[in-house]
Order: sequence, then C-alpha cells, then structure tokens
Amino acid sequence: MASSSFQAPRGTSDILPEDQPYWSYVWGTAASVAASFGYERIDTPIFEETALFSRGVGEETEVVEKQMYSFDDLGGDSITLKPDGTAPVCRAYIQRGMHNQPQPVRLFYQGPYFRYERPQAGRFRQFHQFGVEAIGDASAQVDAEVIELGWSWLASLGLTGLSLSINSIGDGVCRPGHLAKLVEYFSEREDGLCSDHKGRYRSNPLRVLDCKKAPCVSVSGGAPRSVDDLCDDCSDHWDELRRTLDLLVGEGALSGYEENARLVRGLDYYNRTVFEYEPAERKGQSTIGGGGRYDPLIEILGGPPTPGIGFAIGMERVLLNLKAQGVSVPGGPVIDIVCVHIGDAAHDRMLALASGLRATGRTVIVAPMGRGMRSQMRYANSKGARYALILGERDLENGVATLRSLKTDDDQTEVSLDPAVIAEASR
RNA sequence: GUGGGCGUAGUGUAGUGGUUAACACGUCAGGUUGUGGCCCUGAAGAUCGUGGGUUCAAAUCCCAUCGCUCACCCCA
Repeated sequence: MASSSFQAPRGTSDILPEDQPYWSYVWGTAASVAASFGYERIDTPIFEETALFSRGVGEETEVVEKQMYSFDDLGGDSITLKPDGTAPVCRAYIQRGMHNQPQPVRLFYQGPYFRYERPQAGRFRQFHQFGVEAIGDASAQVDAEVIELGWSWLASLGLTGLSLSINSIGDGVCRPGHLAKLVEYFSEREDGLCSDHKGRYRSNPLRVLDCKKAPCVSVSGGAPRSVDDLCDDCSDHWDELRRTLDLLVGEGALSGYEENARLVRGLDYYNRTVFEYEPAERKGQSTIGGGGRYDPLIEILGGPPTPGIGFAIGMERVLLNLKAQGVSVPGGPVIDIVCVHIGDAAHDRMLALASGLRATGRTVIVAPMGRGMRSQMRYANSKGARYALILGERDLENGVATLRSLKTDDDQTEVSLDPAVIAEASR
C-alpha cells in the first residue's frame, strides 16, 4: 500500500461485491416490510440548503454545531450534505403539498447520510439509514405502528435478542416545567455529576440523563422523570401508546418493550414519544436505531402545524449485528456459463452466442483473450460458473460446441450453435 | 475534541540490529497434441506508512508525523 496512492476518505468505505448480498438483502427486506405497512418510498436530494438542518434539527445540537459537511456552492448558497433524514422529508412534505393527500402520509427511504465524527465500530462519516415517517396524524396508534414497523423489519432480518425502549419527553406545555425541575434537582446535586456535566446541566439537563458515566448515572437515577410531569394531553397519549403496544405484544407482533425514563434523543425536534432499538450485544454502539414524534417540526420549517413521527435505523449497525449473529443471507449472482474459445474465429462466433444466451436470461462471461484452453477452464472454475461452453476451430466446421458441467464430474454434451438449444441444455 | 492499540506484497502473517525481507492464500504462466477442481513447477508483486535521529550496520532502538482501529463524547 504505497503512501502516495489514494485512500477512501476517513470514515467512508467501499461496499465491495462480496458485501453486496448483505446490502441487497437488508435493503430489499426494508422495502418490502415498509410496503406491507402501506409506506411508500421517497428519495430526497443528497444535499439541502444548510438552514433546513440548522433550523430543523436545532441550532444547539451536536449534529448542527460540529458535524455537518457544509460548503458554499459556486452560486454562493450554503449547502449541507444531509446529516439526517427527517428534515428533508418534512421539507418535501411541505413543498410538494402532501397535506392535500389522505393523512397520514406514510413514507420510507433509504440512503446515505453524512456527519463529521471520529469513526469507530458502527459509526462512520458516510453511513446509511433506513427510515420511515408518518406525517399528519397525532394519534398514539401511529406511534405504535411506526414502532412495530421497525421491529418487524429487524426481526424479519433474523436478528435476535433485540430490545425496545420507549419514553415520553412531553411537549411544549409540560416540558418547560419538567426541565426546570430537572435543573433544580441537578443544582442541588452538582457535586455528584461527572466533570462533563457539572457546568453544563443548566443548558441541557436532558443530556445528563443520557450520560453513561457512573456519577451521572447514580445521580440521575433519582431525578424527576418526564413521564411523571406530563400534562394531561401528553399523559393520555403516553397511556394510549402503552395500551396499544401491550396489544401488539399480546398478538406477538412485538416481543416486549421497556419503559426507560432516561431515554432522551439528541435532536431538538422530538416531543412526546421517543424510542430506541438496541442490539443483543452492547459492544460498540448501543443503539441500532431510534426515533420519535416531532409534532413541532413541520411548522418550524414553515409548513402548517402538522404532527409527525418516524425512525431511522443504521444500516451498518444492522449489518454488524447480522454478521455477528452469523445470519446467512441469499447469495450473490451466479455465473451460468463461461465461454471458452480456441482460435480467433471461435472467439468471434462465441461473442454472438454469448449475446444470444444472455437474451435467454443466462448470465454469461466470455473467457479472457490470449489464454490457453486450460487457463480458460481454470478461469471458468474459479468464477464458480455452472457450465463451460467450449468452442474450437474443429467445432466450427461441425457446427457444434461442447457444454461441460463444472458442478459434476465428466458431464458434458455436444450442442448445436443455437442459443436456444444451449440455454435449454444448461438449465 | 480526548484517550488506548496497531502500521511488513492484494489478503493474513513470520521476522526485535548484521549478507539479495520469509511463508500461506490469492493472481498470472507452465505441467506435450482441445477440458476445470487436487497436485507439482515457475513468475509477478513490499522503496518494511512517512520523515528524521542513534549505530560500522535499522523492518528491528528513539523522536516526530500521517494513517488505520477501538473507546469516550454524540448518535444511526
């Protein structure tokens, strides 16, 4: 590996052919599970106006403050590679007038996201998410539907040992009061907080609850819980959510859930319901996906007041766990036939046969030029081909070729130089 | 942004001061006349991440730097 050669940028990776079966399995399953819930695919641009994120995700979030890939384009506009999927989808909802469709509008998406961070296991600068948004319905039943959808996908992939945590963080009515109580609680116990949060609990007390360091964990254990401070509306919503989830658990659609008062989310747009999916092994990243309700967001982005809820699940994290659990996925493409040719005339004739065979649906490779027959046969074998189709000068005169099976010993037949015949023989 | 570990052919490794840096897998070419897998032979492929220092002598010791990786933070 010469140091002068290029490398993929830090935190990015190539998805090599050997990995593609995993990706298409996971992608494909996501699309079909989402479709089975009546969700429709949407693709938004890779980049958006910077302000969409600073306003939508929140000026003071970690993501906006120090993780965005932003730049001025040649026209002088500030552009940002999307760090998040929800804000762009909401932008599209507003811009494309989706409030004129039957509500809620159910959408799903999959694609790359960008955050400038120090990479580690399951965390990259370019990563991929499968996400879902249900916009235009404030009921707790939609929360449960979204939660079930994500769970259903993860389970259908073959992942085991997953867990689901839920919480309610209140809304504009009750959250201010709760935050004030939290600040008061922490101010009385400031000495017990970890060094990171001693001075910072005032600006964002919720962060302390999320802190995994021993001091903060023990202090926040007794902290006021947001679910205890919910206003009537939020409280009803919370009760209704749990009732619906219990129903789903009873039906076996969910294996269970945990109420976690310490669960908060790092993006500002969340309110009421928040949730996370956690993998069996807590090595590396402890969350493979999460989401929540974001009722204020559409209005913040300039649309009519419209409730919404969604989740995003990290593809790389799903794949990490899939591989760790040894889940097997459908294999990649199989080469049906490698065309082995002896002599230029045979090669030229092979080209026509190969296209004819491809037209019948066969996957065909013509062996490399300039190699002996033995070498071409070895090539065919190492490509894992099912058959070698052998054509030499002698055969040209006789109008036949040899179709040799590479999966069974000494199994070959003569075939005429007709794609339909060869396709049939290589069934 | 903070800390730990690691950097030798495409991949995985050996080599801890001394002649042309080794092995396996992989790649390519051969093993007689038109046939793969196993086996055999051969070839290509590494300025030992980079720069500097110590030494008669450095992949090997020291320093710096870059990169990779793991963790913290945060999140998917």
